[in-house]
Amino acid sequence: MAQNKKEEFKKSEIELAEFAKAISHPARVAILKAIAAKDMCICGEIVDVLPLAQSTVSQHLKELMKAGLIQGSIDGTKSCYCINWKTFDKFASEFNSFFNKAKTKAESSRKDCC
Amino acid sequence: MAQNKKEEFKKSEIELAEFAKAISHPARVAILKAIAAKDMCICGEIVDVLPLAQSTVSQHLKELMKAGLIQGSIDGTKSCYCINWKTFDKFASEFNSFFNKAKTKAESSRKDCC
DNA sequence: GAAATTAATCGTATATTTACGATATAAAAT
DNA sequence: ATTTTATATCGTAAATATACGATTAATTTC
Repeated sequence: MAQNKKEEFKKSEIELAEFAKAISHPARVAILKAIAAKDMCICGEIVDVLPLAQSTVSQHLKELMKAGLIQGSIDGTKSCYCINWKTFDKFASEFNSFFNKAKTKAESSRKDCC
Repeated sequence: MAQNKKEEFKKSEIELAEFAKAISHPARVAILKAIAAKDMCICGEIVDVLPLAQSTVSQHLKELMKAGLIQGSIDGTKSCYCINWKTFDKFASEFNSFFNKAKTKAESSRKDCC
């Protein structure tokens, strides 16, 4: 049981879900906000503003990296992150087109059933 | 360990994360798509188009209900779902304002560090 | 070169999610 | 009234996510 069925869905559905998953934890939303606020890469400063242990923050950063939402570079002993606007934009527009498509489709045949 | 720290974040961060979580599984994206495509409430038809057991689909529908993204009504033995555009819109605009705010803030002080 | 700093990774405990079959419930059809 | 149909709920197994402390690795600073 609990076998993974995720791969049986459409690519676009999987991608949208993965993007959503990347921002489905308040810590990761907060991290993105913090990085965007200073724009340029902050590093251990993120740990200071979050109510989480350093190792936990590192784990969340790794997930954001995996999703391609942030980029990192090493500067001495410090690590430096910034938003990857390319994928950020890509997902934002995919997200919007999903919503808008759904909405216009629905509006053309609205039946107010529920 | 693994105690829940989610409540220690800002309300807006928690809400955005919860919304993202609701659509963080391809099955739920597919369900929303399916409902929106016909606009009006379909029901067991959703089970037919998904590669999941009836009970699993029911569980995903319950989550979308909990998040307020869909509404349901009972019609005989059948169950009928449709998109709740009110919360749908609310979240879409919250999502966009998050992205846009982040982006304009960043652009004003871009340093291209990574 | 030793000590301190910074951040990633490892190991691990716990919590949550995902998935299913079985069962329950309730209306419709026979 | 019984059977069928449609869907929700329960119980449960397995997978994943979350969180932390301890450790490692790599630079700086002393």
